[in-house]
Amino acid sequence: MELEFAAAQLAELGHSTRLAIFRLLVRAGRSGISVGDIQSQLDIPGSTLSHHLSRMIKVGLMQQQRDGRTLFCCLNFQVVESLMAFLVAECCAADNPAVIRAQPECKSGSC
Amino acid sequence: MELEFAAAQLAELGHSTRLAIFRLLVRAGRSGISVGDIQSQLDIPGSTLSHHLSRMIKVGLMQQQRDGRTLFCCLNFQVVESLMAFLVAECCAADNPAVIRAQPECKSGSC
DNA sequence: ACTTTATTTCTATATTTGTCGAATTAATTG
DNA sequence: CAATTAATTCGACAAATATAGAAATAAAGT
Repeated sequence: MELEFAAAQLAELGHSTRLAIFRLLVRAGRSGISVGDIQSQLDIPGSTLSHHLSRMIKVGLMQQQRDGRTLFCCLNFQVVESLMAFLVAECCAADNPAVIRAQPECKSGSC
Repeated sequence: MELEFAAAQLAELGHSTRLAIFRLLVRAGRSGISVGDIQSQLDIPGSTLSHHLSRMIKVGLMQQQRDGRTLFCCLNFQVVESLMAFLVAECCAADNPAVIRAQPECKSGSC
């Protein structure tokens, strides 16, 4: 079931607007960034942004914390790290049968 | 425009069936794995599998090479590596303002 | 209380996606 | 060349997604 979870999180990153949000969140660090700041940086309607944020929250990638009128968005760094760890461990680990290395070409017999 | 490209690739990984395919491809290494082998391991209809494969090919994650009657699928390792590099460089690089480290909790002021 | 600012929820709509049976194409074998 | 095996393309449909205006909620300032 962990694969399903990872897939759900990757799907959220797999949208240009949300990946842009993700990037802003990473750069904002643990102090977070307000919804308004994200909106002004990405220049999209609030309702659209809200929709994307709620999706990212739903899969645990980030969370929100209100401070007065403004809502701060903060990446769940440990969740992101788990996702990266999954990709590396399940898929790209150096001790896996097939290590991902830059390979100019597959061997002639196959690809 | 690189973000759009990365998002498109992540979107393809963001589906449980395709992530399972991706995992098989990584483990198959550069010798690849046949469509039939993928199908029998995942136990899904051929047309469904074919649909997912074509999507992954479309964004450059993998390619196919025919050998007689069987088609071998091979991950484009350099493409995958580029994607990982993008995630690390643009989003999670250790020299970025915010490094991704396992953080038990955000500081009290925000999240 | 009213207004402003910040953001969400509601609602509608267009588009994309996922699924899979049936028909088709490709290659090998008898 | 008919039959078999391998895989794709076609076609149809249900479900999920993306977008965004309008209305609602939340908090603060006047």
